[in-house]
Formats: sequence, structure tokens, C-alpha cells
Amino acid sequence: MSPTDPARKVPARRLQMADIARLAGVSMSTVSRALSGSHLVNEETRTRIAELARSLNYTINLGAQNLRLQKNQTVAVVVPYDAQSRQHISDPFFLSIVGGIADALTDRGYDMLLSRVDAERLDNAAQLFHSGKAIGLIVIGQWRHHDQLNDMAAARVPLVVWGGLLPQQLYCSLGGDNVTGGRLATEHLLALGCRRVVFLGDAQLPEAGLRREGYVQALRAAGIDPDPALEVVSPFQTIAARAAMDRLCASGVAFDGVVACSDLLALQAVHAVRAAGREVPGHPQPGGGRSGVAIVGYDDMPVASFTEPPLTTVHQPVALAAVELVDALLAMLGGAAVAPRMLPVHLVVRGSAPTADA
Amino acid sequence: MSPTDPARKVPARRLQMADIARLAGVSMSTVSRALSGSHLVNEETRTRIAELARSLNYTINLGAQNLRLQKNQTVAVVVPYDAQSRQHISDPFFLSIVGGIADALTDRGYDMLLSRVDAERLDNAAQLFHSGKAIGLIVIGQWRHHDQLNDMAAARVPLVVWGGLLPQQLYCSLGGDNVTGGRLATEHLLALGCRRVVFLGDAQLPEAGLRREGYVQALRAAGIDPDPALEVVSPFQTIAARAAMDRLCASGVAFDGVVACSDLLALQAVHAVRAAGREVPGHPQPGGGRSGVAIVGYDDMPVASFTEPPLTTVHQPVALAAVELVDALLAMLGGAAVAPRMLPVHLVVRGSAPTADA
DNA sequence: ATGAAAGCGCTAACAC
DNA sequence: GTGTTAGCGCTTTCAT
Repeated sequence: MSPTDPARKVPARRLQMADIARLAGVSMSTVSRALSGSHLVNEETRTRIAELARSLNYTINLGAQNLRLQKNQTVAVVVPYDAQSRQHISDPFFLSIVGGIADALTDRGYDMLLSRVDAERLDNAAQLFHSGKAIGLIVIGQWRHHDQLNDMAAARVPLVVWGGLLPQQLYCSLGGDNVTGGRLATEHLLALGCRRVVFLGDAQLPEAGLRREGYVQALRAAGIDPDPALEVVSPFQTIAARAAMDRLCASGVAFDGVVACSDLLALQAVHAVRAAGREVPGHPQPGGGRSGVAIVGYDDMPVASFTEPPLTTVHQPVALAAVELVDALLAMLGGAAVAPRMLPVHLVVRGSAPTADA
Repeated sequence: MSPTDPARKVPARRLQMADIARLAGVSMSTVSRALSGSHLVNEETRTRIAELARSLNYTINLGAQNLRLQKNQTVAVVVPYDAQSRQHISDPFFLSIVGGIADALTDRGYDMLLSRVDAERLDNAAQLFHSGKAIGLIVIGQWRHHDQLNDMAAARVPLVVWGGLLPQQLYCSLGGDNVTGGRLATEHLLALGCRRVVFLGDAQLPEAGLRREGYVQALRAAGIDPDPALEVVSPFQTIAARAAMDRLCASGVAFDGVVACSDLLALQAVHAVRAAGREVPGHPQPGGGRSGVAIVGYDDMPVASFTEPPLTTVHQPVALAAVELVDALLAMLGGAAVAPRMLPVHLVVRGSAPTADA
């Protein structure tokens, strides 16, 4: 039952083209041609060489081939991490966009290098390009370093960024329409009778900042002045979010709605609010406001409909985004000038902030 | 507000060492030495060259360097896909293990190539090694091709596989203890009074097959014969699982518990059962069995505690697994013989199959 | 302390 | 149709 011989290792020098040539009794050039399917080489010789190579597991060394051909089919996908919290990739949104990009790149015949860089030094990712490891970069998120991304673009690093559209932007970004997303979420809460809506997220991050703009727009349109006490700063991370919401609840500041910057944050808000003895989503009160707290998430991750309560959330088109990011980068590599673009988002109404309220 | 000049492209030949040499007025050898921090080169010259390189964004071309040095720091992480269903990476479990591996590899100074291969041709992944793209492979899942993995190992491809321990195994695998996992889940349901426990998963897949072994063990130990009618074959995919469970409910076959092979499958089971008008988890009945259906998931994905009902599930140590996979591969590359190993799993009891039942 | 030259594994003129 | 040769961008003897 136990393994016969678990993976022993003997280095065994890797075969190379010269070996194949010798074994086939031809020159290297012939092997090279045969393997590339050139019609300059005799049909019979070609298949013989191909067989030989296959039977020996010989494959052209791509490092050498790339060097010679000056080509490279590798795209780097850069997922920044927060060095302080040593926070790893874990948000399902990031993970699934990475999955989608992997698929899109594979479909198009490119390799994908998955790289982590310190979110404070996004510009370190340029190294991947300058060193020739990758022909271009897809960066997931702008974090706090719009400037570094601009510098990279100015240095002609082929670059596409998942994120929002910012002033003075030199690079190509693609992302959900954050302002609209923030506005939709907030409008929905206002329509439910919420009057004191919390914004949960870190508005220092461009995406969250834009969502906050939408939030403010919606409030103002409803004649409500944004209250700084209702801004709960929290990174895209669960523990911190929970603590921040607990603090808010303990502070006694009144609120009856939450616009969260991710579904994960929304879930933390749900638990914090319930731990404080209030209901989610509660009911509108005759005097205005709500008996409980209605909560809207962001991203619409696959399990959002299975949570308790099911999350009302702003849907981001992950699969589309992945394909668009890849195509944008490839177009750019093809010499096109690719303009930044926003992808449509829409609100998905579920239980955490229902539509018709009793 | 709109971008000044979105990422225009001018090819601009990449700098190379000869350029730096010329600009610095020294020979290439000196530049090479300077950049590698050799003490053979004058302190002053060295810093001068380093500055120059930095200011011009020059980085050594790694393709060329690797060729010359015969080195490579790239590990391929292979995530198989189902070609028939064109099913993309989407299970949060796979995604998060990939995230963890990315972190572990980055920490150790390796690059990670994320590759997708047809689950029917896992052996195609060997190409990544033979072509020199990667020094070794981490394959996520055995799928239906234990044999191909064995062949790869026999061909001396450095290889570590996330998966179960199988008979006649030549490669190094690491994975949760699936038999125990399946047994724990089933024992828990039996303890709750379930007598007709469904196994939801595709036992053709080694991991699911092992879990089924545990399931059968637990049933037998309780004096229950496994009923083939209670085996619902479903891939690790949501739509199919839902349909299969709907069919089971419609068939009239009696059941009062479900052991699912992933949390996603468990959630689908919850919905199917509820759509059929039954409760999850229900209550034990005086005559044996339960009024509703108790359901246990597998993986313990991060949101499992936030679902409705919160999922009782078998916890897999994802973060640990990622690190262990990486370390196993690196040890193997270092010449060590690394034996397959199982990682501990444990049951996390939540609402979908509670502990003390009223 | 620095330079000249050979070669990592491959391809593409250019010969024949 | 096949072989010879000169590099792709780099490192490293071996000279000096």
C-alpha cells in the first residue's frame, strides 16, 4: 500500500538538441528545423526526429529559444500584499480575478507569472519587465501608489492595472465603476429608510475612495450631509474590520445602514452589529431611520447568496474583468494605445438590505 | 480629469550590458562583475556602474543570465481544468491554496508560474519541466490520472502533488487525511441520529474516493450498509451538484444526512433540500432518522461560518498545505527523497449539522 | 583591477 | 535537403 519508491532524485543532465542530432545522425540545424516543422526538411527525417525527441522527452529549451528569438510569452500578474500586516492574498475577489486571468492568458497562449510585491513598492514590479522575465504586467489594485504606477507607465513598462480611473493617470486601468457602485449601494439604503449610513472601507485606497465619492453623492442628493463619525476606516481585512465596527457600535454613534467595500467587510459588519444586539436588516421606523441596520457589500462573491443574511451587494464582473485586462495588455503590446476604462457594475438585492421592507 | 496620455507604446530597444559598459567606459566584464557585487572591481567603479544602471532602469536580462548560469528559480503551479465542462478555476479551496503557494514561493525567492492543464492530460505539465520553464511542478489535485503522475515521477520530473495517498504511488503527494475526513463527517452525522447518509461527490476522483472510504468505514462501524442509491456523483461544480441533489430529492429516496466533498457542494445540497420542502438540519426523530437533513461540508473555506446555516465542515489546513508543498518540492530539488504525507484534518461543528440537538 | 574570448542552448542566414 | 557559422545577452576563465 505504501509508495514503492517515492520520487528519488538523480540529477541526470538534461538532453539537448546536440544529443538528439547525434542520435539521429544529422546536424543540429536539421533537428531545429524538424522540430519547428519546417518544410525544408525531408518528411521522413522530420518525423524520425520528432519521434526520437518525444521518446526521450526532449523539449526545446525555452530559455535558450527565447533568448535567440528575442521572444517571451510570459505575462506577470502582480498581487500586492500589505507588508505591515504581512497580509496574504486571501480576499476571494482577488483570488478569483487571478483565476480568470490565468484562464484568459492560457487561452491566448501566454504563460502567467504570479508575483507578490509589497503594496508600498508597486514600482518594484517593473523589475519583472526590465529583467525580461515578463513582457508586461497586470497589477491587481492601485493601493496607495498611483504615483508609482504612473512612473512605471512613464518608463514605458507595459502595464494594465485593475483599479479606478484617477486624475492625471498615465497608465491603463480597468475596473468596476466604483463611483456608481458606491452610489447604487447608498441610494438603495436611503430608499430603505436609512438616514445614518456608515461607510466601511479605507478611502485612502483609490477604489474605496471612488466608492466613497458615490456614497457622498447619494447622501447629498438626498439632502444628507456626510458625517465623518460614520466613516469607519478599515483595510480589506476581516479582523480589523470587525474590531472597527465593534468600536463604532460601542461608541454610541447612531447608524442604521452600512456600505461596505467588500463582501467580507460586510459580513464582519453583520456580526459586529448583531453582537451589539441589533438586527440586520431590521425595519424602517415611523420617525425615520431603521430599527436595525441594513448592510450592503461589494464584489458579489460567489457565496454572497449563501450567507446569512444573503448579501445585498454591488456586483463586479470578475470574469469579464479578467479577459479585458488580458486583452488590454496584449493590445498594448501589439502597439495600440489602450485607454483606461470602467466596467459596469450593478446592485444585487438580497436579504442584508432587502428591497420591499415590511 | 481624464488621463493625459494613456500608455502610448514605442518599442525602444531594451538596454543591455554592452550599453552600460560603453556609457561607463569600461568593458562588459567589469559591468558584470560590478553588478554582481564582485570585490574584484574597484569600489568606486562599482558604485558608479550601479548608479548608472539604476538610473537607466537597467536590469540584467534574466533569460540570458539563467542560460549562462544554468539556473532557474521558477516553479510551476499546475491547476488542472475540466476540458469538457470548460470549467475554470473557481473553487475557493483551489484558489486559496494557490494564493498560499504564491506566498511561500515568494518568501523563498522563487518565481511562480501558474499553469492550467487539461485534467485528462496532467502529463502535459511535464513539458514545463522538460522545456526548462520551471525547475519543478506543484500539481493541485490528482484528478483521474494517478497513472500519469506516476509516469512523470518515473521520468524524473520533480513533482509534488496536492492529493491523497494512493496505492503504487511513485510521486510525492501531500494532502489532507481524506479517509479520516470522510469518517469524521459521517460519524458526526450518525451521532446526530442520521441513518440514511448521502455521499455527495465524485468518488472517481482519488480525494473524493478516499473520503468515501472513510464514509463507508463509519457506516459499517455503525452497522449500516452503504446504499448505492445514496451516492450522488457530482463534480466539484455547483450547477451539476444542485441538479443531482434535486434529482435525488425528486426520486423519493429517503435520506437524512449529506456528506459533501466541498463546502460549495454542501451549500448546493442545502438549497436543494430546502427547495424540496425539508429543513436543514432538522431534528432527530423518535423512531430513528431525522425530520430534516443534516449536512456536512469539506474544506472549511473562510466564509463557511457566515453561510446560512453556518457549515459544519471538515477543516483542511490550507496555509500549512501551501508551505508544505513548497518545502517538499524544494527539498526534492535539493536531492532529498521526500515521502508522501497526510496533513491532519478536523471537524468544525456549526449549524448545518449541530452538535447538541434539541 | 580590468579586458578578451569562449560558450550556455538555440535559430537563421548563408553555403553547398 | 542539409551542414556551417554567427550570434541572442550574459558570466567567467584566463591573460595582462
